[in-house]
Parts: sequence; structure tokens; C-alpha cells
Amino acid sequence: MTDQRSLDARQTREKILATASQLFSENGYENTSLSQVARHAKVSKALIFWHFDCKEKLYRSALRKTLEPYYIDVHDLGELGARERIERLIDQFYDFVHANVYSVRFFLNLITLRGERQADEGLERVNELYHAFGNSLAEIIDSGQRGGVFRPDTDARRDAALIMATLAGILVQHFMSADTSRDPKDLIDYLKFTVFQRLVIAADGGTAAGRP
Amino acid sequence: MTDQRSLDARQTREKILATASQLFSENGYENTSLSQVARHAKVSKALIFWHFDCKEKLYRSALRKTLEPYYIDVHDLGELGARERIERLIDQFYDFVHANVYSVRFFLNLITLRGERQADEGLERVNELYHAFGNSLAEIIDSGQRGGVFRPDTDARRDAALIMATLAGILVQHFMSADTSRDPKDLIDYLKFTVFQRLVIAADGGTAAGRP
DNA sequence: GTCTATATACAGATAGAC
DNA sequence: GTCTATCTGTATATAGAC
Repeated sequence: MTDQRSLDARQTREKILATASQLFSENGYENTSLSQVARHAKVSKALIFWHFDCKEKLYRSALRKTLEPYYIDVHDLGELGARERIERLIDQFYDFVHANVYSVRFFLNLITLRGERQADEGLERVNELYHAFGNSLAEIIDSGQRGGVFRPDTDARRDAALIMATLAGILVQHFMSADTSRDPKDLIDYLKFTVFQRLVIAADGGTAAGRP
Repeated sequence: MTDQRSLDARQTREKILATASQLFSENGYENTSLSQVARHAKVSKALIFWHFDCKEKLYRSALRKTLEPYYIDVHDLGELGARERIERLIDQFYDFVHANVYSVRFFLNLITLRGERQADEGLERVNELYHAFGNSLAEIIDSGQRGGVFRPDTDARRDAALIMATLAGILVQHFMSADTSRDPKDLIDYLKFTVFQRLVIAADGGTAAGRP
């Protein structure tokens, strides 16, 4: 049947794409040859060209595919308080990174390299997501300040940017230290602790912020 | 004279090394061909091989050269108080990064790529420096706690790790956002503010930490 | 659609003249 | 030491059979 044939073709295409995404993520663009992709996907090099025309287009398609899960629902936080919402967001960030180590590494890698490919739609999208995340954080902090649960004498936007930076930094630190002994989760938890120790208004001087 | 000859040779060697360092830093290892290096350094490819044997060894030499300025004197902090010493350290980090953008980008790039070259002496050295920096920070915080100027109910080592992560994160954020509009210095200052707002013992609830 | 075989370009590396 | 000329491998990409 014709449908069966085109379904097979689609599957082959997807297989190439999945393989390419993984290899690009692991080794970067220049370190990944089409021969490798072909071998891992168990197809011929020519077929890759038939489907994607050239390496650059394969790369773009793989990038798009890699970006698909790049969505964090920053709004479904229900009726939670400011503090719980922030904790939720931070956890979401951690879970997302944890679930997408390969592609995160991929983008971190893209960021550090300069060149034509850098001004890519891919980075645009990541930037967008990153900013949306930061804005959510800022909004929550702001509303917490207006609601009287957070101290008013801090800059919500900068607070948010700082939390974002710390999250990104913990990520880099994790990639950096070859020993996987230290769990980034531990630092994430401590980050929460410090954020609230600083932000939350407490009569006892701050120890009520959550940690002994 | 023989001395004159060998001096010229040394200069040529240094020129190749400088060119290679720059190109590797800008474009990474795989994106930099020896033809490029040769062209930019205005020498022949063969000469590069004569001096460095192979690309990998050129890379290692360039790495060593790049690492030369990688030294921050974490001890020359004189008789300053804990708070001033921390500020000094943070500023040193910023200044250092600012003065070595290319090579910092280079190493950030190395970190994100996996592969044989990753277990390199270069990364070892950076890791070392990074940890030394973190340890200094932790020590100062600890001594500040023992001296009674910092609140005792925080974990000095984790505090230090978090500050380091934030510094690294600010760096990445800076590389990430194409618009150079936002000055990382601003966030660095705010980082200082928040750190002391949190750490410093103050009767008035923290506003004495330094910023209105 | 998928393959084998091939064209073309450029990378890293060598040989040998000067 | 420095060069030109060349080797060799492998990368992207194409041609054409099935």
C-alpha cells in the first residue's frame, strides 16, 4: 500500500533525525560526520542527502526536533503562594535540564562558539524561553512583595536575573566537574534556602526561611 | 649572529602560538584549520608542523599559553574585613574574565564538549583555579562567621559554591544574550548586595547590608 | 526511497630544496 | 628555519542503478 510505503519513509527520516540530534548534541556540529550519522542510523549517506539536501539543513531539522520539548509551562501554578511558585519554577528548571542533558549541553556549546550558525533560530528560541522564565520569576517576586510576604527593599527583576544566573551556573559547574559525586540537586536546594532567607520577611531574623 | 637567528625563530614560533590561541579561542579546535593559522600568522603550514609536530600539540601549547594569565592572587587581601575581602574576590573574578574573554569562552566551550581532549591538563588547571577560588571564599565566610560579623546559621561552603555558580552563570548569560546592552557589572553588584543582605548580621533587618 | 560508486574539496601531515 | 610541492585520508555532495 502507498500509505505503508510513505509511513516507512517517514520512520526512516525520523530515525535519521533522532540519530543526528543525539550525535550533534553529544559531539557538536563539526565533530559529527554524515558517515557517522549514516552508520548509527543504519542507512546510506546518500539517503541522508535525499532527505535533507545538505548537512546544514539536517542540522537545522535536528535543532528543531531538539527544541520541541523546550517548553516549560510557567503559568500552571494554580493558587499557590509566591514562595511555593518560585520553588516550583526552580524545580521545573532542574527537572527540565535533567531530562534534556544532551540538548542543553548542545545549546551551551552553541552559545560559546561564535560564527554564522550562532544567530540561529535555535538560540533565539532558547533565549526566548530563558527570558520568559526569568520574567515569570520576576513577576512572582513582585507580586510577593506587593502581597507583603517578601521584603519590599529588593529589586524583583534583578532578583530574578540573579536566580537565573545561579541556575545556569550550577548547570555549568555540573558539566565542569568531571566527578559526578556532587549532586547539583543539593546546591539547588541551598539556592532555594538562601533566596527565601533573603526575601522572606520574618520576625526572628530569617531562620524561619526554611532551613535549620 | 646565531643569537639573532634563534631570536627570529622564537618570535615566529610565538607568532604562530598567539595566532593559534586566538583562533582556537574564537572558533574552537575543530573549526580552526592549520591553513587558517598559517594564513593569519603569515607562515607556511609546514612551518607549523616543524615547530609543533601536529595539530594536537599546537593546541596543547596554545592552551598552555592561554593558561599563563590564569592566576588570581587570592591571598593578597591584607588586613581587610571579611566583607571587603569577599567584594575584592568577586571583583577580581570579574576583572579577570573581562580581561580574558577569549580564553574564558574557549574553556567554557571545552567544558560543554565531550571527548578525549576534555580530560586535558588545561581543564584540570581551570578546575583547580576555580576550586581554589571557591575555597578562599568559603574560608572568608567561615572566618566572618567565627568573627561574629556574619550570621552563623548558613553553610559557608555552600554559600561559596553558590556565589561561584552565580558568577559563572552571569558569565554564561552574558555570552548568551547577543545584545551587549546589559552590563554584567550591574548584576555583579547586585550579587554583592544580596550576598551581604543575607549574610551580614544587622539589627535593622538587613537594610544595613549596603544598598537602599 | 534506498542503495553503490564516484566526484570534489580540503584537512592534517610529509619530502625535500634552499 | 622556512619554503613549495605533494601525499593521504576523509568530509560533503552527486550520479545513476534498482
